[in-house]
Amino acid sequence: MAMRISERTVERLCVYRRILFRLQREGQTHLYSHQLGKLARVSAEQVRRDLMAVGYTGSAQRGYEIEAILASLAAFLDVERVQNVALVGVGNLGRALLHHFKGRRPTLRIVAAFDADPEKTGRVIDGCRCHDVGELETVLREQDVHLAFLAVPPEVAQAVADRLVAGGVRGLVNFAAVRLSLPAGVFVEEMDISVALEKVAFYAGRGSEAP
Amino acid sequence: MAMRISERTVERLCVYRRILFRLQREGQTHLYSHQLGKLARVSAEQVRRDLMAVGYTGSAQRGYEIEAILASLAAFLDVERVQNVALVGVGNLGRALLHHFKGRRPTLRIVAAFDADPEKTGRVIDGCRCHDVGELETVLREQDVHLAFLAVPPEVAQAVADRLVAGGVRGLVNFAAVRLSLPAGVFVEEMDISVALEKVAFYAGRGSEAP
DNA sequence: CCCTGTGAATTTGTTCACAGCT
DNA sequence: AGCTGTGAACAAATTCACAGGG
Repeated sequence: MAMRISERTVERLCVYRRILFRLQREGQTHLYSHQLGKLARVSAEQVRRDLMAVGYTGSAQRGYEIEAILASLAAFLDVERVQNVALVGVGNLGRALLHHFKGRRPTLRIVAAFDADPEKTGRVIDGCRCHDVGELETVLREQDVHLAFLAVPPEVAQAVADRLVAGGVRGLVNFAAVRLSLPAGVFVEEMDISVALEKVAFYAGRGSEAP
Repeated sequence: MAMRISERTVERLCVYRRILFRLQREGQTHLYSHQLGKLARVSAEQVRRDLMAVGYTGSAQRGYEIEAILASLAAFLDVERVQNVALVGVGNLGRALLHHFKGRRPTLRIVAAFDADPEKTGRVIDGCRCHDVGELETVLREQDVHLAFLAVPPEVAQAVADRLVAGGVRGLVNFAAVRLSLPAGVFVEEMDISVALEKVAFYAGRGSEAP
């Protein structure tokens, strides 16, 4: 599976997958590219290109078979393999993440949380043990963790990120308001809430921009 | 100020602004494009193009003057005008947002929260009054709110979003795992945590992709 | 028909390369 | 020398437009 695939495409594929799951639960079995496009807010051509990328082919008369796309997507996105996730920073946001991932999405689950506050360490929150951040590398190794959520204050984000990488983390979602500097090969997804709001504020003013 | 400006550029400008603020607090007065680029994880050419877009011009010998860029950025991003923000959904994530924006960034502040749970309504959390979601439109009008965070369960996200728009909201940050369908002219920024993690999981596997 | 798959064209975004300045 | 500003080249992403098929 060496095909070059863009970040945007991967995002859309994840969105499609979620939509198709829902439709499947609701009993639907087939749909057309333009229908999926409408639900994902994407053009029909885009949907077709994206599905081409995962190697799935629909039929012209019945469109796409939901079960079959889901299978292709699962194979392509490698969703079967269970991947353990760590969370660093059990503040409000960290707890929101724990709560959000509790139970569901069994193949991506938060198996360990970390915080520096002794008030929090030792406890179990939403089914997840909270360790002292000092044990970071050890626990990551023990639990075979290679992914992480970083939800710590910006001042310590870089230091914690370095330790995550030292502990074997290969990809992380960064909520801290800092651009991290990490070795190539470590994938960082920025989730910058302040920037998101500023961006919305910027575009919300000006009438009808479709930027 | 009719110049077309891309979403990516606006994001980067917000990041620059934050970095420059920090440098300014630390007493630095000038920097070069490649320095800012390093801090923002962006190429020097990109920085220069972006700053060109806001109409700021540096000098070749001293580089950019931090105070002056900040002034240009403030003018361009329209940061002086105070804009009130609403929050719908006072769960874990909602509280994280309230906490995050408490006090700081005085020009973008959460002035009203909403929830359906009577346990939460009527209380003041992190300095923000929590109203019953039934009063949504009224309070938005009263408080002159045109921006919002949407942090409600996916099943109700579309309905709430429609009401936000009816109440005068022109832009929102959506944390719910649904693609919203809103009239043109309303700007939506998707903050999809599950997709972010799935994306990271996808790329974290494959060694050194720079996608 | 109305679908899918896909070359070709287009638009958008980024980097290269260098002129001009001090 | 080393910087900025920017045309030109390049790369990426998206849309157009249409062939092919039941």
